[in-house]
Amino acid sequence: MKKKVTIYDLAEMLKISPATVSRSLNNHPSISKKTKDKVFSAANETGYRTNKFAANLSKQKSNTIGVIVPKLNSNFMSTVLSGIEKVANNNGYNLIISQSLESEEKEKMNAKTLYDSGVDALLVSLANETTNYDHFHIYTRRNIPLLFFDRIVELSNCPTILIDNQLAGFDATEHLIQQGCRNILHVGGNLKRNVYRNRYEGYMRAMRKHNLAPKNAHFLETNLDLEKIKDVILFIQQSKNAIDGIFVANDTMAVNCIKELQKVGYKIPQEIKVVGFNNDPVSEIINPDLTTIEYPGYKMGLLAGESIISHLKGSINLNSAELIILRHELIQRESSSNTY
Amino acid sequence: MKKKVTIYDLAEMLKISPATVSRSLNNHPSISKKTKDKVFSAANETGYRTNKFAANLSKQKSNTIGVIVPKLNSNFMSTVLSGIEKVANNNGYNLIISQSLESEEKEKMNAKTLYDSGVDALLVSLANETTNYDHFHIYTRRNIPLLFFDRIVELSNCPTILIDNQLAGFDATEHLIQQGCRNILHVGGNLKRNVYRNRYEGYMRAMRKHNLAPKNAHFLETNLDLEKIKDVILFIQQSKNAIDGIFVANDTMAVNCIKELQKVGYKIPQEIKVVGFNNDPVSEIINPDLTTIEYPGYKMGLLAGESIISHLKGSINLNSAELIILRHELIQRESSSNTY
DNA sequence: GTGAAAGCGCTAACAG
DNA sequence: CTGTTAGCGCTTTCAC
Repeated sequence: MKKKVTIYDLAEMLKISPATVSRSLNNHPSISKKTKDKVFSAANETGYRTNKFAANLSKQKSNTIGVIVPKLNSNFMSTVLSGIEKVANNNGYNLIISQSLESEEKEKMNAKTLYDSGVDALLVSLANETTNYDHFHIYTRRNIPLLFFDRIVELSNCPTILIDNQLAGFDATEHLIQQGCRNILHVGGNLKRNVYRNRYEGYMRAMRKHNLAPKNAHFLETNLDLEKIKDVILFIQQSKNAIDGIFVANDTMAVNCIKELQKVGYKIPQEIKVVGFNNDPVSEIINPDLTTIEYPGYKMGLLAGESIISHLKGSINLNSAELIILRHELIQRESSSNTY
Repeated sequence: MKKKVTIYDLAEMLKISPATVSRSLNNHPSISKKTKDKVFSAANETGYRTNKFAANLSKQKSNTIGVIVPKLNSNFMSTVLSGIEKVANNNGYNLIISQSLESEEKEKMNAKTLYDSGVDALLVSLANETTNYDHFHIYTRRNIPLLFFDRIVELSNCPTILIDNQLAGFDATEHLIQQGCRNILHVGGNLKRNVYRNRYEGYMRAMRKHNLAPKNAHFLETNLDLEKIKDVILFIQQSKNAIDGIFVANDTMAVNCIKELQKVGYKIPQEIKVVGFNNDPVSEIINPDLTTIEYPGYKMGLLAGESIISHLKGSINLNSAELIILRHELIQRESSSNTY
C-alpha cells in the first residue's frame, strides 16, 4: 500500500512551490512549458493523483452530475441513461445515479442526498407519485442547473426535454381510427404525470375529432404494472360495445396485453388492434409485431447531457428556460393492420 | 441565492464550539441530548447542509461506490444496477455509474476516473474486449475493495459474484438433448469472458457426455450483436446435418434468432428447439415462448452491494477472497417442447 | 513566471 | 461532555 503523493511532495522533489505544481497540473497559461513538463513527468513517475475532495472543496464544484430516475431497469430509462453517461463521460463529468422507485418520499431524499454530495447539476425524470416539488427549490435557489426530461414539471427557468406526448397520443389514436376501430380503449398511466396525461389528452382529441368521444371512448388509468393486465382483460370482456382497438401507454404493457388477450381467445389484430408506445425492442418480438410510437431515448439522453453541460460550461443564459421537443414517429406494424 | 451556512455559523449562533456542532451533527455518543437538539434545530432553521467535500477530505473517504458495466441498457445490467442502487442508497452510499461500452480502453479510463473521484469501492463487470487488468492495480494496491460480478476475472483477494455458467450451459444443452436434439448449435459470446467461455464449456461437456461431441457439436463465437443473426441463419441453412437445437448465450439474441428462423420457414420448436439465457422479460413475449436459464440479476445486484458495503463498514477480512455463486434454474417453455 | 499564505468546511486527537 | 487546535490537499489572490 503505497502512500499517496500530494502536490507538496512534487514541489519538494522539484524544488518549486506547491502553487506552481498546482498551476502546472491545471495547465495554467502563465507557467513555462519547461516547468510544466517537469511537473508532469514527476507526477507520472510518482503516480500522483489529484485529490478531488481538496480540489472541490477549494473550487466549490464537483464535476459530477446527479440523475434521479423512477427506475433504472426499463429499456427506455436505461437507454436514456446510456446517452447521458456518454456525454457526461466525454466531458469529464461523473454521473451519480439514483432511483426514486416511483415514490415521492424517496425522490425527496435522493434530491437531498445529491445536493449534499455537491452535484453541479441535476437531471430528473419524476416519480409517478410526486405532487410537491419543493425538494427542488434548494437547487434553483442556489442556481444549480436543474433539467427535467420525459416526466417533467414546469418550474420557472428549468430546461425540459420531452416529446410531444399529446400529439403522439393523437397520432396513435387516429391511426387506430383510420384502421377502422370505433370502440377504442386507452390504457394509460398515472395522470399526475405529463407524459400520461398528455397521451390521454391526445387520445381524447382524436376521439372527439372523429366524433367517437365521449360515447366510444374508454379509459383505464393504471400504474402500468403488469398485474393490472387482468383488469384490462376484464374490462374488455365485460364491455358492452366490443372494444376493437387499444392504445396502451407503453410497449411492455402493450405486448403483455396482447399475450393475455390471445390467451383468452381474441385475435390480434383482426378483432382488436393494438398500438403501444416507446418502440422498445420487445415490440418487434411479439407476434403480431407491435405498432408503436418511436421514442428517441438515446437521443434524449445525449441532449439532456449536452444541454446541462453547456449550461455548466458556458453558463449561457442560465435564466432563459428552454424547451426541447424531440420528434416522435408512428411505426406501423402488424398489430394494427387491417389487411388480413 | 442564500449563502451557505457552516458549522462555524451554527457554533457562533449557539455559543458553542464548531467541534461540538460537528459531533452533534454526526450523532457522536458523548454529546448531551440537549446540545444535540439545539444544534439540530438550529441546523434545520438555517438550512444547514453538510459539505461533503470538506468531510471527505478530512475523513479520507467519500461514501460513494463506483460501478463499471459494459453497457447500461440491457435488461440484465439495469436490473443488477437497480439492486446495487437499492442497497447503496439504503446504506447512505452514492453510486457513480459508468459504462465501458465493451471497450478495454474506456474501461481503463473509467477505472482511473473513478479512482480519482475517490470512490470507496469499485464494482466491475468486465468489457468483452478486456485482456489486461492492470488498471485495477491502483485499487488493490491501496486496499480499496474491488468486486467483480457476472463478467469477472480472478484477481487475488477480490470477491466475485456470479452463477455457475458452466453448469448452466450444461443444463441448457442437456435439456435440448433430452428433448431429442442431436445436432446442436451453440451461439456463444466472446470467449475471453468467463461467462461465455463457461457456457461454452458446459455445452461441450453435455455434448460429450451424450457422445454427440465432437461430431454433432457446432459452435459460433459472436459478439451477440443482432447483426450477427444472419450468420447464424446462414450457418443453419448450410449445415449438412440439419441443426435441430440451438443454445444461445442470451435471450435477446435468442428471440431474434427465432424470429428470423421463422421468417425463413423453420418451425420452432418442431424443427429446431431453442434455449436462451437470462430469463429476460422478452423470453415470455416471443412465440413460442422461450426456454431459458433464470439468472437472478436483481439478487446479484443486492448481494454485490451488500458484500461491498459490509467490507466497507466492518472491514471484515478484507483479504479473504470470497466467491458467491448464485443459483440458476432452467425454465422450460414452448421453444424446446417436443409435445407437438 | 513563480512563491507565500490564506482559506475551503469538516474531523479528530488531545486537553480539560 | 465540550473546547482547542492542527490538519486534510488544493486553489487562488497578492506580491515579487
